[in-house]
Amino acid sequence: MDRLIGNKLEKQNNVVDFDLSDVVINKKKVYEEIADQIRERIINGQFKPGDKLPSERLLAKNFGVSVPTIRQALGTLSATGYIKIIHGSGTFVTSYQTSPFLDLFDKKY
Amino acid sequence: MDRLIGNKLEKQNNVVDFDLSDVVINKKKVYEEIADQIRERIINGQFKPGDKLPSERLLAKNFGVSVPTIRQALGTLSATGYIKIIHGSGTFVTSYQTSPFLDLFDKKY
Amino acid sequence: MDRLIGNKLEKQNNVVDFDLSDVVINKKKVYEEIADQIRERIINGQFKPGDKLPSERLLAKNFGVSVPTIRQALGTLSATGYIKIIHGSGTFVTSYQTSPFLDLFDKKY
Amino acid sequence: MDRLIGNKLEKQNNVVDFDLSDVVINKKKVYEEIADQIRERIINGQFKPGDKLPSERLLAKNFGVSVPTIRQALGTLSATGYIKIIHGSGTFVTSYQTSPFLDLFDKKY
DNA sequence: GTGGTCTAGACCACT
DNA sequence: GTGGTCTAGACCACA
Repeated sequence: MDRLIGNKLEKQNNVVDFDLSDVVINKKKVYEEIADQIRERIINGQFKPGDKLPSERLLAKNFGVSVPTIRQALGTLSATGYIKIIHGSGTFVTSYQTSPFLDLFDKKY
Repeated sequence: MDRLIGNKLEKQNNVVDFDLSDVVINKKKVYEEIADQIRERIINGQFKPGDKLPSERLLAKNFGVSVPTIRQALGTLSATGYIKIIHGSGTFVTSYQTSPFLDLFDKKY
Repeated sequence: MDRLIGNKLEKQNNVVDFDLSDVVINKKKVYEEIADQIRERIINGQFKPGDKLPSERLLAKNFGVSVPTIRQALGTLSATGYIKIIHGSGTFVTSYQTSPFLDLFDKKY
Repeated sequence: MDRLIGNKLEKQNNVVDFDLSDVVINKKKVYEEIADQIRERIINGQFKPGDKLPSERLLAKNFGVSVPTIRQALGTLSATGYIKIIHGSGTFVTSYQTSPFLDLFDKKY
């Protein structure tokens, strides 16, 4: 949908070798970027507790990445309690009642 | 700034480092030599636009150098627009239509 | 034992279940029909030994059935030696040399 | 080396549907099987504390599986403290001193 | 030349 | 028709 993974090709920069200390900082893995975006939509309320997320295949297509990359992103969201993955059914936004300690893991919440 | 670029690349020299004074001039760095050879094949048409290059590992093996050296060669070809490197997929020869200004960057041609 | 196999496969019937008595006889199950069609193409030579079959998803789409139905059809072809299913790679037509006893298992041919 | 993953093609068995309660039991994922084998060698002393394991690529080749599958196996061994993975260096057997509580995680030890 | 991440797409298992 | 696992092999980043 959004295709916001703009930093994909930026890694090509084999720039000069002085003072890169302030350049490297916002290097983010693709799956982290995607996890952030999905988490943000959950927090924004675009994805509400109990909602079913799009399928992994559709997410992969919309984000322009492969299925395993989506799975890695969903895996972190699952591990931090934002979503619940149910085999054969789908991926659902966790209701707050069942995971009241989200902010212990992620300060953005 | 230029010197620092030079420092970065010095690690390639696992050759003599005595009495460089009169040798250095027309000595070509290994990765430049390799970049030249690949570029030449693109210009010759041995590698055509859209073609997929051999993998970095295979190139490294065939040229008898390490993968990072190959990456440096491919990096310059990428920066000058001859090839397009796509993470997870491969390295592809750029079609001329999409990079009409090749020679603006690379003074050798 | 035979009846139990039959029970397993009944889920395919999302068709009429009234007055089956005189229909059931020459009614072919969907997955058998599909297996027949694929087998026929193997025998005709449209699919040659070593060929890779279309993916389960694509077959499902083309035959207008679900993936599990296709899997059932492929399963019988695999059991009777016509094809070899390799996880993560694909489904391949068996070469006759390696399965010389095909018709011992499948009485239809 | 040993190519002991014998159960690879066994999954093809779409056997009859009666009383599978005692059949399904020893279904094991490929990466778990491999993790078990490596762990066993560590316990046996074939791989000693401080030893460097073969590279992921070599393990993949020797076990006849893909690199990500090996990585999954090594990931569980790393999580349970048997090995330590060092980026750019290799994978090493953990010395007992640094992980004295191995058996809390795995009863086989 | 290692481990790390990603692509693309297959078959498997659950519902 | 979903999520789960796997293949095969690419480029990336560290040492």
